[in-house]
Amino acid sequence: MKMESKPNIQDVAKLANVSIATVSRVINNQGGVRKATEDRIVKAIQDLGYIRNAAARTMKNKETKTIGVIVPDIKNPFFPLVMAGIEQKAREKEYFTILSSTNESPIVEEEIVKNFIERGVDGVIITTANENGDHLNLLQEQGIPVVAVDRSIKKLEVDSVFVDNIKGTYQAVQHLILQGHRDIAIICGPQNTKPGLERFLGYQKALEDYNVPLNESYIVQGDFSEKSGYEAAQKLFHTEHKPTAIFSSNNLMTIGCMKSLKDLGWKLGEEVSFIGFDDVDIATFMEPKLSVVTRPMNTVGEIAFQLLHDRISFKDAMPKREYLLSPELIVRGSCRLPQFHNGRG
Amino acid sequence: MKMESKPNIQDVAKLANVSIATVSRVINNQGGVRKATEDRIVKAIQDLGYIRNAAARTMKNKETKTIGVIVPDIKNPFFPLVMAGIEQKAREKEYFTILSSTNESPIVEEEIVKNFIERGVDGVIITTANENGDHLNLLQEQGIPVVAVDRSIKKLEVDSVFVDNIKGTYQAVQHLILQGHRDIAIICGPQNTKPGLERFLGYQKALEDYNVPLNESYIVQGDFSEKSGYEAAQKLFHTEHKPTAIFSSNNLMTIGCMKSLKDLGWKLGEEVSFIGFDDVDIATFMEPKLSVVTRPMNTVGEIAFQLLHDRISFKDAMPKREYLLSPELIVRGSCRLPQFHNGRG
DNA sequence: ATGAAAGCGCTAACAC
DNA sequence: GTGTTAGCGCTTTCAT
Repeated sequence: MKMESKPNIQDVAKLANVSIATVSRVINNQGGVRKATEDRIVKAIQDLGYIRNAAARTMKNKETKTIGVIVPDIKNPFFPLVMAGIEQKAREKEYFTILSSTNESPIVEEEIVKNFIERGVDGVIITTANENGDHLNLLQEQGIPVVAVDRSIKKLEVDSVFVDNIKGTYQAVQHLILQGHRDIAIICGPQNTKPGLERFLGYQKALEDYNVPLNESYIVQGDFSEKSGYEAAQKLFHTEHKPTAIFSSNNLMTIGCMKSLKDLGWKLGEEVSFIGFDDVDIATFMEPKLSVVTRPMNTVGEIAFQLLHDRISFKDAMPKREYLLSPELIVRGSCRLPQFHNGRG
Repeated sequence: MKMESKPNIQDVAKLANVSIATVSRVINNQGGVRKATEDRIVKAIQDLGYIRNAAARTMKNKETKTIGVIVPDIKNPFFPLVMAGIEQKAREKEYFTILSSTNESPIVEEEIVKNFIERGVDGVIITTANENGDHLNLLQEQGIPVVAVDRSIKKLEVDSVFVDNIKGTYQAVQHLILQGHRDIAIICGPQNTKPGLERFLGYQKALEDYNVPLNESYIVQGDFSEKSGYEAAQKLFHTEHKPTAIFSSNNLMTIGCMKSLKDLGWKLGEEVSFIGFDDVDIATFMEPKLSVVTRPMNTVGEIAFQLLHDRISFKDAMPKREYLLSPELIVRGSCRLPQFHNGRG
């Protein structure tokens, strides 16, 4: 039993007194090997502590059983949750997952893509940092299947799984309107992202449908970061007529916004109602509890992998598929009748 | 220009009218190639859209420039934060990171390890699901460097980066004692994990040093999950003499505990003081704000990679190194003078 | 400065 | 049932 370095299929073959072909057969459960032979080989594998070499197999097979996942911000809890769904399904199919975070930088994203390609990933699931998608051409050129999650990719024909942002936001804003709010502010996400834009559109549509005039000073731009949510709330607090309700376009901004309200002494649920897109840890034990629009993160991940796996398995052309999951409005205590506290009611 | 399949080094060589050896030289910046030749090759690479094949390089080089990261629960925000630190440093050194989550299952963990080995990771950073470490032998056999994070690995001699759990907890409990609390409960983590055990030890030590008797009914066992935190608080609420203060051993249990307090109507900061290990999103805009023990997650990740990289680079024996980072107690509003509300004061 | 060729560990087509 | 062998794409001596 040689001790230096890792044993390979040769070593196993030698020890079991067979050819490497036979060893390969048993390693891959291809059958057609006499029981006794197989036993000898299995024993040899055990004794040697042999482990197959993925690099070598990849060279022959042209597949790595690996999929790459690219997210813009691993610190946003949304993504680990999606990731959990992906990993779970992937493991079932014996795929492995490699995750990288771009920090919202298309440059970094392109590097990652290139690296993924070098590594021969069989497919990619991505929430891109730049929906334009020029930097993602490589993927297409290499014929690597791609699934877009949450954000679209304009220049690429890819399967995707989205959430109905417009509907989700619409329901939230509608709820506020029906409660009597008319001064409803929105903290927007970046308008060059699908979620950012669509959530704004849902807001706009709801106001329109209910003939609530759109007030420019109630529209404040954020970038999905906690910081921007904080600043947005500050800005809203200092508008001439404070809004009576706020809709926040994502979880991180919701958190920032809450911190801001607290610092400002702006009473949630009393002076200002609130609904945020995406649930947050804190939602249920704040006082009042936060109303939110939720979506099934785990399912998003599962479907994303499913779509990707289909593409990997049947390389034939297949029309592009798009899943649109429905978000759900959860009404808790943070939205109440408006108080017209700013002296206009 | 051939269109089918990916171009390889051969194709480049042909197009540039040189041998593959020369192409290899320029790809790897080894110098010793005439400028004109190099230019031709670079152009050919561009024209062909050539991308190097990691599998093939790995076969020659015996290295993948990849490190594997194994965490017990990707949904615990602690780990993405550590991960961010690892990734950042790794990218600087041109290493890639592959992340897998075990769901606290040693079985899954062993599978992952095996898979990482197949893939030839150059090193592993792990927060193991079983500190005993028998299932991690493979790593040692293969001579793959390992760095332990947060939890130790008994059977393996590995570098590690820990946080001083005892000290952190001690400070927290000490603070409560100095405020006058004597009925201090602890929601423990699993006692077979280093963080779980040490945090309990810190608690014990503080009580001892200040001559506060340890009350068995104030020690309740959790498993680091939100659910267990919730249940623990329920249990504590229903003890004969309710504790006047609670220490929670991790972030998820803190969240569960908070939900529980809310449901029970057990007034935080008034009827019961609280300090948790690890900061949580919610900490600063609850009322009162949560006091917590924090630790530098990003730094943990950075150091972990640094240690691993050293091992990978200098394969020579090197004494095992252990980093012990200091946590910090942040006192906010959730711990106050005890009220002796249960009628014993 | 450049090229020829061996070989990394494996799979699969083809022999026997 | 089992063995032989030709690559997969690359790096790296060793020639020239």
